Amino acid sequence: MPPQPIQSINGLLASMPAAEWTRIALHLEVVDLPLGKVLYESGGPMSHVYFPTSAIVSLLYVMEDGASAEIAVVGHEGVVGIALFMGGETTPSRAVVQSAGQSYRLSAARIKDEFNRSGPVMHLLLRYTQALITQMAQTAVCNRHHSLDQQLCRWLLLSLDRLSGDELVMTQELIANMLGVRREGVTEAALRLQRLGFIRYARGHITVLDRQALEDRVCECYSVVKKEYDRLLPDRIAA
Amino acid sequence: MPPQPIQSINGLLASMPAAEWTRIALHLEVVDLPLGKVLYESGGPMSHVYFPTSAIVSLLYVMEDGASAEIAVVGHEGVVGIALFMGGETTPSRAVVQSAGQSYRLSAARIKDEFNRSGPVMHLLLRYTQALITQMAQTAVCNRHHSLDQQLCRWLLLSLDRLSGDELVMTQELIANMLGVRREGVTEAALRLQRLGFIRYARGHITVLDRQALEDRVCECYSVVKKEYDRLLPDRIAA
DNA sequence: CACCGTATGTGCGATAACGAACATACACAC
DNA sequence: GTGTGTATGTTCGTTATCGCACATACGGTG
Repeated sequence: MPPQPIQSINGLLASMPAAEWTRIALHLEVVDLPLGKVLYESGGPMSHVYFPTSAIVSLLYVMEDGASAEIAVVGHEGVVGIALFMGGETTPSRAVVQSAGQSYRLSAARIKDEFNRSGPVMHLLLRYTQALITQMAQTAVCNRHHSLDQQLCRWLLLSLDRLSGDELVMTQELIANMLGVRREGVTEAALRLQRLGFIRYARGHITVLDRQALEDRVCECYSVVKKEYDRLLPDRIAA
Repeated sequence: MPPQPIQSINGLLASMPAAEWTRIALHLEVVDLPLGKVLYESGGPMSHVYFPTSAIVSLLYVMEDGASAEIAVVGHEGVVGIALFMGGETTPSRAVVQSAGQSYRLSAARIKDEFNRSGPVMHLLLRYTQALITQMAQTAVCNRHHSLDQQLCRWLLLSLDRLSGDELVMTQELIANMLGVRREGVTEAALRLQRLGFIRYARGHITVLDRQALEDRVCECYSVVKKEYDRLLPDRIAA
């Protein structure tokens, strides 16, 4: 049976039937993921998959000139390292810890073995992968059509959904790297949100004061992604 | 054994082992896909998967205000309708025929049955899905960082890789819809390419005169995607 | 050949984001 | 308390793209 404390469990692991869970649990390790830790380098080997519990991991692509853009974000609802069970072994993107915390991890061999049993675990992982695909697709759309203000709201809400509290430990510089925009642009957008009283922040700590206001301001991209996660992963621990 | 004429076969079907191919071939239908035909509506039912041979299909998201953006493009190297075997049954994106042509199709029930045998067909489809994911991710990156000129080059090259000749039947208006930009912007970018002698076009027909020049001009996004398709689908019919 | 619909070309002011330089201000170490 | 490094705020000229209006030009139909 899955362990109890809501904050310390991962939604995918929690959705596994008892038989699968007991089999898998034997091989799970708990690891601390410090801010900035690179779990996989672009095109590099992937030794484990990670099932975050309190950590958040960004998948991002780093261009030849050093500029970067976030592709998707993974928290306690998902798993980092889908290329291992999809069969590609690696991906062109990098996985970086965006918010420090803990995670379970499972060796590449174990996850492949579990996936190849073609049972409920495989189907769960595939449904999660489809949700992740939707997030990536919507990131592309949002990058094309929406303002920095709206993208910041989307990013804050997606991050908030993957955390326990209402505070993010994150500098504007890092947010700018994720969104692929200038730091000054983030400063200006964040200032607007702060003046409106929706958030409060100081030196790398952002507190969301009025989540509803952010939801009113965000583009449709956020809810498209959220609904798709809810639809595809109905059994997960509430985000 | 897979049929012969290179142009009329789909790379995924061609990569299937003989036993799988003979089983599947019985149920394949050939369909004509006219320009603009909508294979799936956002969130709508998906009755078949499509394995294009000479047609190209765009996956795009249409926003509430009617603006749109292409997420990915599928031609004779792939399959349209991955949500059927991934387990989601539907997706928030729309599938539209971008270039008229032919395609095989297989009913939803058949593809699920085949996938659930957990054999080589499943692994092939999953590797393809990972390549598609890379295309989506790179679309997000390109939308964020690259100029309209570069994106047009990327789009032309990706389309060219999925066609037999060097001519695209496509108005600038439609390209603008795919890229999620203004038609005038496409006109200006296309003019520049024409003045340089790289392409020639008139009223909905674009001929690529110097493919190498486009490759020299395109951003890295194109080759990242191309390499990933080549890596993950090595057995496919040459593009 | 004249007509008309569609495709493409052009000009213009508006805007969002950029790149760079610099100002402030907080947190922590000494 | 002072100093230092980092985070945030501000300014300004530049640029790509937008939104709109309108001009041109091709091609099929009558």
